[in-house]
Amino acid sequence: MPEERIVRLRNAGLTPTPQRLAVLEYLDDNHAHPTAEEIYRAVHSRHPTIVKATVYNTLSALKKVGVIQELTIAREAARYEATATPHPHFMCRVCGRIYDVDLPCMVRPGDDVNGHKVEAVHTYIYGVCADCRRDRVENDNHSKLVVPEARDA
Amino acid sequence: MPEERIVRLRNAGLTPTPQRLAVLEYLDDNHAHPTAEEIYRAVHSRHPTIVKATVYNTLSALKKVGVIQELTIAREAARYEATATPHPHFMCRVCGRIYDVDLPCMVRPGDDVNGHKVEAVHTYIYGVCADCRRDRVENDNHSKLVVPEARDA
DNA sequence: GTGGCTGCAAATCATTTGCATATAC
DNA sequence: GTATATGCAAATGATTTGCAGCCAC
Repeated sequence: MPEERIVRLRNAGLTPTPQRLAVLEYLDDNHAHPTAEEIYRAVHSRHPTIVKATVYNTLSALKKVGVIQELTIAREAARYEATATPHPHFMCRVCGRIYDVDLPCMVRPGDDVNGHKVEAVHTYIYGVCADCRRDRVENDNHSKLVVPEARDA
Repeated sequence: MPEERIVRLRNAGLTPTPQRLAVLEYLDDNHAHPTAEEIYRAVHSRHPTIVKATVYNTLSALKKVGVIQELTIAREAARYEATATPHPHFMCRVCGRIYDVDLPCMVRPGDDVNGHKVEAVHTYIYGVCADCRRDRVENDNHSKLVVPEARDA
């Protein structure tokens, strides 16, 4: 329902341009936490005139009004998701995938921590995801589970 | 005590060069979570031959062996701290300072979340710090506490 | 109409890399 | 002596910006 997205943008004070609607639609449907580059490629394929700077400007505008969120879970590039209930994220150092995880937070917007006023909380968990643990066992189930080269931490 | 740092690097399997010792000493003494640029400037002033690439290589090496940690709390640049007990960080969107905060974590390395193996947890809290809240009240104590331009979230 | 977008090109800025030399042990 | 790290310069890559024309309303 495009109308719903138009309303969402209008309510946020943003002109609902086709480009912004396309980016937002993509994020509504894609829960893999894409980078700006990935968003650009996907949107560009249906909307060939769009340029990367517009994607960046759009992401920045959507973020500012709280319609999407930016994750700094990886140093190389920001990741984006349509705003939902705040939740932690897990990034696999083997395959690089990012998962939403279902865990309560100890702090919430509006709280006070050590006298500081909380407005947002981002929890990033790093490790090896369920799929990659399984693969490792399947490929080599006589040796212990050993950690290979670390991508990051 | 430089000997202690030499031992720390040796135990981690790293050659204790003067450059690495200088970077590590700076991080041991500075708890403001500096960027690579800030570390470079500080170390360069006592060690004028050091070059930024060496600071980056050093930070990367120290991180890989777990002697320091890299924070991705801000998109613009990584921040570093000497490794301590894992703890959440708070970044003030008014002054940009980063504080260590004293809160328990709900997940720890070794845990399992949704089937994923946890190796590290980074919690980043954003808002307005105690100092900046106080300043705002002092400068304008007849109006409500209003949030100005958002730097980020 | 006009102010806010988009497309385009160029700039910025953090971070990385290749390579010859210097250093740690 | 030899493997490893440093210094230097150039490359990379994400993100930003300035600006002229276009689009939404």
